[in-house]
Amino acid sequence: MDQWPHDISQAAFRKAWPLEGEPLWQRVYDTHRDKMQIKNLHIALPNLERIFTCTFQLANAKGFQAMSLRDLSRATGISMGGLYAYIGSKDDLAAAIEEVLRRTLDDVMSERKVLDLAPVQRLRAIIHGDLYMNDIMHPWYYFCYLEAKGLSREQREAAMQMELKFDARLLQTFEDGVAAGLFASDALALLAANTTAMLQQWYLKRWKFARSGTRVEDYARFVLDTTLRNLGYRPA
Amino acid sequence: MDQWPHDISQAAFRKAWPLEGEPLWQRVYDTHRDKMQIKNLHIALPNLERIFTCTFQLANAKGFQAMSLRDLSRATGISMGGLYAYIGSKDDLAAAIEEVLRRTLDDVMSERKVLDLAPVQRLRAIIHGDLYMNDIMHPWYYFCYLEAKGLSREQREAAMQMELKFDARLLQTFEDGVAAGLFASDALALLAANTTAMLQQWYLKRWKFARSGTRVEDYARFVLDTTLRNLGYRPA
DNA sequence: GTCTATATCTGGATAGAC
DNA sequence: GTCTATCCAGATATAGAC
Repeated sequence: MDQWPHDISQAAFRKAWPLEGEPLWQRVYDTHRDKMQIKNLHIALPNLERIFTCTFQLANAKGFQAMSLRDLSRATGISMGGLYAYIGSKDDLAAAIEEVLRRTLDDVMSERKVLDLAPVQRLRAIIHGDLYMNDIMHPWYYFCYLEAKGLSREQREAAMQMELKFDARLLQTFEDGVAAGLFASDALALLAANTTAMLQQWYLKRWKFARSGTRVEDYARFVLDTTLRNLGYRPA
Repeated sequence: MDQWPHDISQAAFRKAWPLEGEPLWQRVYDTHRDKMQIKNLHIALPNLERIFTCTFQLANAKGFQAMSLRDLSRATGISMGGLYAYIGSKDDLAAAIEEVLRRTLDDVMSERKVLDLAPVQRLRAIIHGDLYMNDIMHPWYYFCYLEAKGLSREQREAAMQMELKFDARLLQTFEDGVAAGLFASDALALLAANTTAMLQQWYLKRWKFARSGTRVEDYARFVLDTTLRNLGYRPA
């Protein structure tokens, strides 16, 4: 099995998963198409970008509920009436954000190339991949975390299932490592939840990392080292 | 120095810090007195309890912004006009919640008896104390975390300072341990932030702990063990 | 496709009776 | 101390001109 080396650089991730610029807004358009009246992509994509970007800024500053569509209209430069050509309703806008992130995350998490790696390398790939995605789509994660209460019951449920699925994927990797005699611990489930929490810190505590000047690669290494240490792993 | 044994049971904590029932509402009354028109304690305390408890329920279900004072009026059984004898405004209610939690947390964190302990015992006391307080005042923490965006700039700043202060207290304990030759690590600050994050999980991911049936004492042990392991501590 | 103007409603807050 | 009735700002959403 030629599982190693596996390129875990941020550059490689960005190349494998285009989650910024036009490909992203195309993705938004695709999942959101039925709610929109605008069919011309050359007009729709830039406006979608303005609408979503400004929503993130405003929701980040005062919360989504407290942000009015008048605020959004002013920030985007699109009139109130104009906005409704792009969204079905205000709630619909929040729902679209959650849906785009969840579908994207689901795609990235299902990547076969990662799932086939040996435990330590797989862990390394999962941690780096998740942090890079966190970093690139930071506003989306942050929004979904803080505004979850405003989403529909189905969407809240789906978000919770997504986190459990992530935990389960880590746990499976840990257990594979235990079976291979690499890891040992009597609290694997709690350790998996802790690794998930460490990763979430990257978008929840961005202010703290900015303060200390920690870069994403540094933090990725810290999370990997810490997780492996907690699993009792000793490099050969 | 008679620093050990130090009682770290939940019962001992509850006895040392009465954070439930009448003492709690008395505390709320004291910090909130100037905004209230009701002076009779026998009437004020039970109504404060109803108002704050229902606010937590409603804010937890749909978010504080989305909760209307009419909702709150219905839930508490107190009329709209009646509510305004207890709060200055809706925003004022949120501010009061943050202020009560922050003052209480500040009291608990400043306890001298804990600060004088040797590093490992101090760490144990900090972790247990914080988790017990998390557990008892769960709705308050959860509210402050998720509704922080709606607070004033000063209050958001104060909440951030509080977290940095908590990190710093952990870091100081770690450094004392390093100086005593007990601990060793090249990422003390990140480890402190991680311990803080682990503790916050107790109120942020309550659904997950409920699912797995993890009790607060079990989790306290896990957090302590994990932190000590990451600090390279080996019991004598 | 985008705008202005407007319908409609909800929510915070207050006045004043009891 | 508590309630009812009411005021009014500001929000979502839509209709229809251009």
